[in-house]
Amino acid sequence: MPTMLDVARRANVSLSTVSYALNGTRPISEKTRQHIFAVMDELGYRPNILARGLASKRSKIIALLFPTPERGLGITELEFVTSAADIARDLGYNLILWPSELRDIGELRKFTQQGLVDGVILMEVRLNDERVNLLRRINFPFSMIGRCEDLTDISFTDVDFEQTAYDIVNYLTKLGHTHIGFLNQSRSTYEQGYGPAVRTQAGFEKAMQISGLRSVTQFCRTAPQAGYETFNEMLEECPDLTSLVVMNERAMPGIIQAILDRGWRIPDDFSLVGVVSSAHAAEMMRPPITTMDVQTNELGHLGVQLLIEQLDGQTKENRQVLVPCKLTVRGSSGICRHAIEK
Amino acid sequence: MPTMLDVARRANVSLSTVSYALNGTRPISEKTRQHIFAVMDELGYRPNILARGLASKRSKIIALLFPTPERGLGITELEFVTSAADIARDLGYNLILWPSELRDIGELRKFTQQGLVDGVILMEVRLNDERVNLLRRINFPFSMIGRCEDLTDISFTDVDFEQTAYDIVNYLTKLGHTHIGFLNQSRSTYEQGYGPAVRTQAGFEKAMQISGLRSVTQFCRTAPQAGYETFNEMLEECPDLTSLVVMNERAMPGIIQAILDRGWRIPDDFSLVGVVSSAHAAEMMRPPITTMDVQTNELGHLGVQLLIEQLDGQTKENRQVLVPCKLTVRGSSGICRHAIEK
DNA sequence: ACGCTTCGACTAAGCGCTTCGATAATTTCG
DNA sequence: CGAAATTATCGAAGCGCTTAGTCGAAGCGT
Repeated sequence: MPTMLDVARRANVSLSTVSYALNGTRPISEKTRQHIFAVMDELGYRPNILARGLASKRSKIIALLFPTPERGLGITELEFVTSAADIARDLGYNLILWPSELRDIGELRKFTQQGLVDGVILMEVRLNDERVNLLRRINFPFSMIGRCEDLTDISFTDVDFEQTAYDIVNYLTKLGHTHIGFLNQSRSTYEQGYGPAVRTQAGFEKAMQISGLRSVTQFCRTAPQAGYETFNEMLEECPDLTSLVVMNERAMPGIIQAILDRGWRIPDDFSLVGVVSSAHAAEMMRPPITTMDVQTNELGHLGVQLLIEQLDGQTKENRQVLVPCKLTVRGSSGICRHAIEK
Repeated sequence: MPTMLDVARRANVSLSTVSYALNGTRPISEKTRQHIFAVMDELGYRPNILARGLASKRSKIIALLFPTPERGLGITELEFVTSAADIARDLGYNLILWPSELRDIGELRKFTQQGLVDGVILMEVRLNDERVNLLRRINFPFSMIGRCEDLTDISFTDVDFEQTAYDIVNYLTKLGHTHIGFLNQSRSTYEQGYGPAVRTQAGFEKAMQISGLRSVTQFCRTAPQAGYETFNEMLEECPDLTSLVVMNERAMPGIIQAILDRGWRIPDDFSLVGVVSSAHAAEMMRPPITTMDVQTNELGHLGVQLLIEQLDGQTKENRQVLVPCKLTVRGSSGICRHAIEK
């Protein structure tokens, strides 16, 4: 494998000239630059990333910290990962995947001090996240997909849960629904301060209140059977429900079953919509579920971009970007039958 | 950030002694070793990975090459990725995710020559895969999850499709089924030589033949609607079918719909099983689908292990490990009604 | 007490690159 | 036309670590 020195000798220039030509750190006359590049690919030269990293203290490697959430990994997570890896590569960075338990701060500290990565991206951020505290304290560059409580001086991107909740309530009320339920994730997830669960519910309640409607919400474990049971509980509590906003993908099959078991049809008798979910799962259901899809690619890209902006940019400013979910109407939502009957 | 030299000075030993103590490359007396380690964590020393990599020519980084398949990424792929990252970390390696188009061999060559990674793991291997040819030619360490045609001198792990097909046919015939269909992935996937599609079908046909049964197979695009249509075509072709082996997760909802639309019940009137699929999707269906699950964790682990064996092991021998899918009976399969009627 | 091996630790030469200070070559201008 | 101001290029000192090659000090038998 040829080194920079080989290139330099063959091109009759000094080692440093080759380096400057390669990185544009200092001006090099067009002529010698051309010549150097010609020699480079004549020799099939490839800069050694490790050496560059060691000398420059910038490895051009970033890591995606990626805890295994209680809920299990879904397509959404996968899409974050792939879109992040994609964009990182396009921006000249390598992406390391670092599976990390949330609690194990020691591991994280160790990892950041090895000089391998220039910065990290956090996923599955808790409202009060130890990792954030650590990274802040040791002043290590990072960005987040998701957000914690104290957001000063942090770059992050996240789903705009409030807007999403508002949009979906708006969509359903336009269809004539006035009794709308909200089925959240599990109580324990909520109580651990898992942002999406907390914020979407808050957003929903607020949106309902603005519309002058009473909101019915319920927690539900992430399993089909739990969906079945929780749905029936909700209908007992509020028999007038004509629609349900679900932010619990895994519970969906059970919910559908519960509706059908009552002899109701979807969407004629009952409307079902998913929020903060993935198109993929929605299309696997019968009927396909109307959803507010997470813009995973956009979030993945932003997560990486925001980090790299800090790393490469001279400006030390940080950005915070919220991305609302996008409504995709499929077969599970329609005009409220009560509205028609009138 | 303290360096090795800092440790050496503070411990009153030479730089190299610290290095030897750390890697065990040469014997160091227990006493000084202890002392050195004490000093290390007094100082909070962390070896710099880049420097180690540069000097030793072993970065302890491996990459997972991870093309975006036509079928789209599924939970299965995600589980490969996460289990690979997990085990790599446990074995002292870092895992880089490298999204690579299959065709772009130039990118791969470039990537391998940057000295960043010690070896790569290939996923989604084609029967005749350019990447394999390249890596072989430049003699770059790699292992595969999946397999190509020429397997000499290659370490790989893969699903044991033949065994899986045999097992599922065995399971269904034990339940009394004699007319069993096989619904494959798309024709184009098959014709591109996508291993799972080719081998499972071959295995199925062979297993059926051994049982003295006629096999009915059909390709199907990976979409619910296609599943609906293809199922009906198959029943037209062979109205006696009482069971179907499906290796096309995305088509499943359509298939279920088609069965229900005939007024049939699952599994009383018709048995449905998935092969080479994930538990996750199966449990999202109503009824939950009996499947032969891919042992994703095991495959992910093996992929990494096989590579690291080559890297760390003195022995240059390579291993080839097939892992059969595991049968999980859920609600979609049962005794053949014709068998009962008799 | 002598040479012999063994063990533990040291010195020094890189690994392939970046980067700073300095020199050489070129242009600018009074 | 020579001094000052610009370039373009060079030389060399690292970055933090690994890894020969060495050498002193024990430990051994005779």
